[in-house]
Amino acid sequence: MSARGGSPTIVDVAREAGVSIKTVSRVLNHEPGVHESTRDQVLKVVEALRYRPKQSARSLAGGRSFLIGLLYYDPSAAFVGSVQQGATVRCRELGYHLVVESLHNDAPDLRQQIDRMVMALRPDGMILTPPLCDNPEVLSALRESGTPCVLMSPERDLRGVPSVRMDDVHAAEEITNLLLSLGHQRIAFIKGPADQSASGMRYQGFVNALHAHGFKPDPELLQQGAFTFESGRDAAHQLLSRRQRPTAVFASNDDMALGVLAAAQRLGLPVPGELSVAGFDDSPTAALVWPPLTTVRQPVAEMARAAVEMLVSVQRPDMATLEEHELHKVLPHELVVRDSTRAR
Amino acid sequence: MSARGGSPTIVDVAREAGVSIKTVSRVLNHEPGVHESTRDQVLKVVEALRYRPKQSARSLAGGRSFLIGLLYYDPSAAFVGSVQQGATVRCRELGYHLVVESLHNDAPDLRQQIDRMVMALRPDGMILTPPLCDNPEVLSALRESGTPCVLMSPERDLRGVPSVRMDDVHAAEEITNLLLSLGHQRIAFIKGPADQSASGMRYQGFVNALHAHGFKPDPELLQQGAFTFESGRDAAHQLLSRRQRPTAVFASNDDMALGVLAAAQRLGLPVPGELSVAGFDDSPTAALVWPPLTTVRQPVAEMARAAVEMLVSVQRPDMATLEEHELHKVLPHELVVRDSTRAR
DNA sequence: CTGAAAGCGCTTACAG
DNA sequence: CTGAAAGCGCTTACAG
Repeated sequence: MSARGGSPTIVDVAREAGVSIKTVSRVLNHEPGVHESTRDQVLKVVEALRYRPKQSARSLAGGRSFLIGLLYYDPSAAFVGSVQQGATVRCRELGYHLVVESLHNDAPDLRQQIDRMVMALRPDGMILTPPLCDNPEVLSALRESGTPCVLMSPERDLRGVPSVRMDDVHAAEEITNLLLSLGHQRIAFIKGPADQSASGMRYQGFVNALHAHGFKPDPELLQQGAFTFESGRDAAHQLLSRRQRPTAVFASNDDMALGVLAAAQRLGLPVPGELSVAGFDDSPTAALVWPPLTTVRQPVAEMARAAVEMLVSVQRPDMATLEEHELHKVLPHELVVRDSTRAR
Repeated sequence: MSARGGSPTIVDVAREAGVSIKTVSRVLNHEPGVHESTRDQVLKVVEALRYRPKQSARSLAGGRSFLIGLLYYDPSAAFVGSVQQGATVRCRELGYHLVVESLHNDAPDLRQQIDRMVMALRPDGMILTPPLCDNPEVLSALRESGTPCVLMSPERDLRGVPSVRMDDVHAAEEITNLLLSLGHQRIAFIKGPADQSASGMRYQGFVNALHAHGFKPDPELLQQGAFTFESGRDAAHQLLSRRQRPTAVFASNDDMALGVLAAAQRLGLPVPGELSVAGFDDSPTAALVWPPLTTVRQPVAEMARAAVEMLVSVQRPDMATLEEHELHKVLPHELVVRDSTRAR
């Protein structure tokens, strides 16, 4: 099949199809202006020879690597896993591949690590997950290298830098509204760590909903957490040993909500009988614990798909410049009502 | 810095250093036979120009892509996450990059998907995680393409195909020995699904330990599980409602052990007071639940590092042929004794 | 210890 | 609608 016995090249296809390599290239890249019969003939030979263009040659000649990078910090975070899943699938559909790199957010040679990856691989785009997407050093290194980026749920949107997110504020409002509509009035809130933007947004949503219903947040019912199981458990211990207990706890992520569940159970406080608990994230375990957790599903895989699409579309000259409002996507979330919440 | 204003190329470095590009190439690839002063001079210019060789050019000319592929099925599995973490880190240290691809084990176009990736990217090696590493279609596609593979914890070792694993049998023996040494005699075992090799090996270890102590497995105390939380919970419900309850449960993975914990707590059976529970995997949540779970830590990240190393060393002509016994690595595990087990 | 030449397999202008 | 030429930035033989 191939001249030298290795895998077939574009030259083999061209010879076999009786056309020039340029025409083969045109067909493979879906360029317009190829006669249909020519196209069919080329595709037939491509199929017969099982020819696939070699990425390194395309990349060297064309300046596109068909590689998209995914930079993350905490590999065990469910968020990262879902991003990766959504991104690989969409990449495959679009003929791209995903290169992953795990970076310490505070590594001394962070910039160097990024430079090495970018210079070596020349990825066509980069997806950044928190907290890396909020790290000025990461962003400037990438900007200088001219690598298009999409930020996943960044702390704040940057002018000219594409981002994808969900509406944390609104989702937290919905959860709070649910609890209020179930008749809860003493609703405790466990906040996330100050250095994560989601913390503030979710709290904001909580407060908004209370205000809309004529309530105001009770400082007694506010606890600081750290988005971890333990911090949720500890916060719940505080809240549930008050003289006047809350009837519901809104933990601003699932890990903390699971901690609340554990604390309630240790205190012999039935959920949802005596206490309603709501989380945020719809983590894999949220559906598995007892009782299954009412929470909010983040559309993470969809966000990742959207990120890949933005990166790929940016490659096309005609799409190179998106308007500022097209740059920042907000994807719809979903309230997941399970058994951990009940009318009081 | 560069002739044409883009990023510097090997030509720029050669000109600046007053040598040929071949010499620059030699220095960069750590080839022997370069005068030290020449080497230093080249490295100085490389540093000054911040030159990094372009992977696509190296790949096209040299036939090595410096890419290693990671193929996995279930992205949410903690195992995959740890493999990926270990692999990316080791790849970076060795100048490689990790490309990930998620595949359905029973996808109709599985072979095509693999072909596409291999033909396009020409990865220098591939890491396969269960169950893909036991899928004949995957293995034959990869063999035909000539891509070196390392199997992570495959069902069985294949002649000539490198693999990395831990000793499941022995680890299960150790857990069982621990329970026996704590005075437990009625030890229940929850098996994993038949289609996963770890299931059989862990059960084997359990049986071995019993036999060594003069016991034999009681069919009443054996339950079939599926390595999921729910299956563990259901199995435990069965076991714990028997007229004669077990005093200890060895769930052959952590997810099932967590299910056992949940069941015990719902039945009001204190752990470890009335029931000892042991798992297997040391999953992230194992340490977070109450009580923290006694389990076995799989050296997954280390296994992944070893896999990358085997793949990279195979690139070197002098290392191309490993002996059969060097092909199959078994890495040491670690017994993690926490609070879910107690003397009866 | 060092270098000049050829070539890897594509795409990009440029013609026609 | 199609093609011949040049070139992307490296490494591989091959010389010396």
